[in-house]
Amino acid sequence: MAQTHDAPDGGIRGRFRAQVRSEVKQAALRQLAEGGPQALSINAIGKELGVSGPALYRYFASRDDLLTELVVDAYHDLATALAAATRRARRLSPPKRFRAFAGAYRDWANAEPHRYRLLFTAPLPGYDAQSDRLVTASREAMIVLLEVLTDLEPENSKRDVNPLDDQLDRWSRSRDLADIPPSLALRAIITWSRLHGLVSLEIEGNFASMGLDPELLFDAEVTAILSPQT
Amino acid sequence: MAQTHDAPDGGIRGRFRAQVRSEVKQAALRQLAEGGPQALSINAIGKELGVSGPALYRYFASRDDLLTELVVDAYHDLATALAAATRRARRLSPPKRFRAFAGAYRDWANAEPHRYRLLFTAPLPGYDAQSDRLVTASREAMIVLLEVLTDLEPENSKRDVNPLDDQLDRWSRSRDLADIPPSLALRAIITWSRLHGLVSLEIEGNFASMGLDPELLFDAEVTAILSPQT
DNA sequence: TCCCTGTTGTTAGATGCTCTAACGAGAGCT
DNA sequence: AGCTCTCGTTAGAGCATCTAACAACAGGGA
Repeated sequence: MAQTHDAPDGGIRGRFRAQVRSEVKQAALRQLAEGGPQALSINAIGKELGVSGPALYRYFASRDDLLTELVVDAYHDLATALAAATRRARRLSPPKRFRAFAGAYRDWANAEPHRYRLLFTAPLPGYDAQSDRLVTASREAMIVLLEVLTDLEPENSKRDVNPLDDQLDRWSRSRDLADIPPSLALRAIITWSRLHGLVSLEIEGNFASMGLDPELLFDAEVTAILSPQT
Repeated sequence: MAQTHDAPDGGIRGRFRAQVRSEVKQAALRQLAEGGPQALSINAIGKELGVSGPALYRYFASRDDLLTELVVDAYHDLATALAAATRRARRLSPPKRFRAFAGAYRDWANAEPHRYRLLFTAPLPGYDAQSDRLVTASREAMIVLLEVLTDLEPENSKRDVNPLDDQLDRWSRSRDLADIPPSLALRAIITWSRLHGLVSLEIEGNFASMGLDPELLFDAEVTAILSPQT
């Protein structure tokens, strides 16, 4: 066998392996935070860990492999943050719970903009977003959003059969999101898109350079989302 | 004088200079289209133009300088496309004119996703979005959007004095966008954000990996934008 | 307990990149 | 017609990813 790169076997060997992998990822995140994805250097990580460059290739197949790992972790962390915020607001009214969800989304992106960028931007060369690992990783976050939106409009079964319905239905089924009416799925995707639009512009500094307070803009948009026309 | 890097003086020298700069940028766009920003290599461009690597440093101060140039060009091209589409739809009703605007926005992003990414993502290391050149470059596109929205709701002077109004006012004044009511400015920014949200997710392949037709999602969002609740 | 084997880390090197420096050669401008 | 400025060249420093070959060591079965 040439190299494994994963699969800890529970033994002492595997434990050590997981530990090193974790330390590498932490160092990688530090480097990512200052200087973006292109500042992430295998050599520099090795130096930071007191080890020589090529040693890390025992743990990650390539630089891109390491980045992909970070993406998966980021998805998971984001989903965890969203679930925690939603859970904290579980006694509040559905609109306020949605505000909590949206706020947590924005807060997470602002706290770690480099990781947020990693999620929704494609810094990798032959990066394909339909990779199974990434699809699975993003599922958690979508589930939280769907829950919050379900509470928001319990029985909004507006039935304008458009061609999207079939696609939305197939999508929710393929993700094991049982029993999602197409209208809710559409609402979730549009909501996600709107939150992402504002947040992504904010973390790139577009609003700061306009002299606008991103939080106020965000509040305005969340209010708009909460009071749709139909 | 060490190096100039720009300022063609109209003479033969300057003409040649501009020509070479243009050819370099074209080659850069080709490389950008396949492999993203990190595939853009000064050396490779030189090879493509039948010239040795460091020669290009006579024309661009650095790789980042070249990228910034591409960003400015892209802003201008996008604004031109938006203005052209709007102008083509000038005899249609304001809602249809807005649809034309939004469609042109999406079409441009899909036609050249790498350039769109260049605009709203920060692939550069010490990249600052408040650079004067970029602010100026984005102004054109915003003007077109403001025009379309103005026709859409001629006298929607809803006056809920919120703290954003001051900021929005200062922003429009600082950009020489004379006489923009804050409510319109807010509407423009939110609209931009929504379009960007969908388009950016689309060009990263997020909808394709969901089995959803981006155009239908886009139509749904444009319809929602056209019929606000208030 | 001892040895085999797989894992780990090391250096050397191939290849590519950006960018600087020093040096010719030629064409524009006066 | 000659001065000068600009252009393109090579050489090289420095850093990157990643492969290859080699040394050392510790885990686990005999």
